[in-house]
Amino acid sequence: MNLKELAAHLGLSQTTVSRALNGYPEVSEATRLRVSHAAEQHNYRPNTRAKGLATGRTMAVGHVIPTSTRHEMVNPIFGDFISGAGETYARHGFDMVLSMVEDGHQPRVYRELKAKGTVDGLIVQGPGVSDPRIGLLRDLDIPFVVHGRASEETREYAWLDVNNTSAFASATALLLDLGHRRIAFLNGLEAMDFARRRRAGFEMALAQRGLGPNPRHMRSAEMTEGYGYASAREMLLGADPPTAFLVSSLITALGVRRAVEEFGMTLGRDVSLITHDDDLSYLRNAGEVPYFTATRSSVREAGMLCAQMLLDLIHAPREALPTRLLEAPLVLGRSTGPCPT
Amino acid sequence: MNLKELAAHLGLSQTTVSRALNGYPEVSEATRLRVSHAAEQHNYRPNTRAKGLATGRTMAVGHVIPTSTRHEMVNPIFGDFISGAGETYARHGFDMVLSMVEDGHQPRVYRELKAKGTVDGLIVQGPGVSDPRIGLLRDLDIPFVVHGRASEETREYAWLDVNNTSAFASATALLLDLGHRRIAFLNGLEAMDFARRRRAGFEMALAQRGLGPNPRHMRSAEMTEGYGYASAREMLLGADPPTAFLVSSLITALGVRRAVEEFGMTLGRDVSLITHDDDLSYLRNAGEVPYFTATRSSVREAGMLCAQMLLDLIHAPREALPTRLLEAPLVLGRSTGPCPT
DNA sequence: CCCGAATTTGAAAGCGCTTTGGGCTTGGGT
DNA sequence: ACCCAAGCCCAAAGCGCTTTCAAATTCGGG
Repeated sequence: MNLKELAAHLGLSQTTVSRALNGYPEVSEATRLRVSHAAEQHNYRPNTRAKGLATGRTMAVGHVIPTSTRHEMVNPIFGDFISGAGETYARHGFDMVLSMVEDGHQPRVYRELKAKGTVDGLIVQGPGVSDPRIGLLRDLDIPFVVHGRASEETREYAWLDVNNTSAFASATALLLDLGHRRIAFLNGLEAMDFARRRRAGFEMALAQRGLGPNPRHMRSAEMTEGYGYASAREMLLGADPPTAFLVSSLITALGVRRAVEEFGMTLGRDVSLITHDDDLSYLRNAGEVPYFTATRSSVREAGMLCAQMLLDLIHAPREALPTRLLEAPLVLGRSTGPCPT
Repeated sequence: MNLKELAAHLGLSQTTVSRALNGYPEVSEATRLRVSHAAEQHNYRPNTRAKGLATGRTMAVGHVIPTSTRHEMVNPIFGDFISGAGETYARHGFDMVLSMVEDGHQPRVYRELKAKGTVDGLIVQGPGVSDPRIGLLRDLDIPFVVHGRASEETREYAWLDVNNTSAFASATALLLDLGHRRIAFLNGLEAMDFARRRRAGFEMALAQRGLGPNPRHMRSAEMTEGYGYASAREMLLGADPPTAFLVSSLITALGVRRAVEEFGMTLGRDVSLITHDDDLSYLRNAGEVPYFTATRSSVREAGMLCAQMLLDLIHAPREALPTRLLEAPLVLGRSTGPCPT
């Protein structure tokens, strides 16, 4: 059933039917009712493409997901973030189109998305310290919101980020307060902006007490379980083993726990651990007293907020681009305790 | 830059330019070269919506992701599956549109997708034992492929599934061979078809040795880490504690491991465990000798295969709907050993 | 040289919708 | 009784593309 048929069926013009359905004032309440009733009954939905063509709006936003062929790693964050964003889009009648793109081809894909006119706006995920995508999208003149920031980007852009620096600084401070001095730091890939900031927070907190990091106890890699396991194992076997771990991801923390327990030690007693917790739906670190002490920030909520920012931007493009910094509070769990003497 | 402009710029008609770019034979090689060169240079891309309107093809496929508001759980499978599928779509120039939909509203969304003409085909995820979506989509007459099966569905449909029954039967057989008799089974939600089949495999293997399951040692729930932890803890504290666990998800297995080690026991020695392993990119159970003994099947690959099936179906609708059953081989890890006496 | 076939190109219709610019009725004011 | 504004409604153009049908050009053979 399309507009023409529906109009014919009602003995009205397409114009009137269209207006009635889109809430224009120049149509009598009586016919509006009649029309919307018939539309309902015939399950009429305007064709998206036609509507888009006519209005210039696509009612769709794009997410470009980088896939590194090297390790075929999908960011575990991905699912929850998308789910949060998607919910918001759905509520506003927007579609979400996803493109999986190999790392190097991102610019091409962005250009195509613009040229083909598939979307009204974009979300940029996982920005690096310096990220060419941001400049490109500004030049393409298409609304976009960045989840995270790119420290070295000088031009303005809309973003939403977690205060990684302060979160990791307070986590570090807590460990120091507990008497830990040999703190290992298992970071994410430091080409990623968030990882760089976390490191800054860690080092800042140490510096405040006149301490410096031990390079042997600092790692940076993709945040898998195996990475946590292998690193912890190695460090615990080495000289001056760390008494505490600061970890960038709950998944990696699970690996650390595995190593720790394999050595017959107990987390929170023999070794302390603080991790960042993205509050992933399938990996809850919950309970009145959660298992891991953690800096927590829901990535699902971040998705919802990013989506909302983007929709606002699409509806009312403005000069001052919105930005938002979320705090990641420290929640106390059972994985931290005083440094054993 | 649009067709009209490009045509004007070349001093040709839109017709000719369109033909040249789409590889129609009735255009001289000389002008075809001239056209494609100019298109390249001006970075021309045909507008998707316009093209779609004209051809009736959208070059997009939809994934409808159920989100249960009850627990806001996103299936951890999701990311890898999407990533596999998305890669295939990208290679064929298809877009992927995602809809996050609350459990109850699925039929409405499918209807809308059809009526609005947003997609050429659909993937159905996580089918239940009896799933109304399948009948609906058949009635709507839109190409679709189901990831998994719906046992109680009698009509034909295209699907790709893992042989869950045989996988869990052989896992159970292995545990029995190792001497285990008290085997706990932590299954997924048994409204899901895959869970029902796994259970069937488990019970079948037991029955073959004249054994029956112990209801106290069988659980069914959403496959979180906490579920594994709590269940294992409870069972290990109870009477006749299990000596082995058969688990439906690696994440849940991690929870079981936590409980086991909390009791000072060692996996593979004091307690055995076999889990299903979806080979998730961020949770690899790899190595020459993987940590967990597991039935393994890459869900990322499943995504790629489903996508390919769907594209084939879109390009050449056929009467005989394709189906495909993947085996999930048992890989031996360090989490299994003979039953302690 | 001329003619019909083959080769190339174009004009225009149409995909399903929105929206501009009128047109036709009413009804109230004078 | 007449006029004008308000209230409703419609025909048609246009969004950017494909595709049908027809026209223009080229070319080989008689």
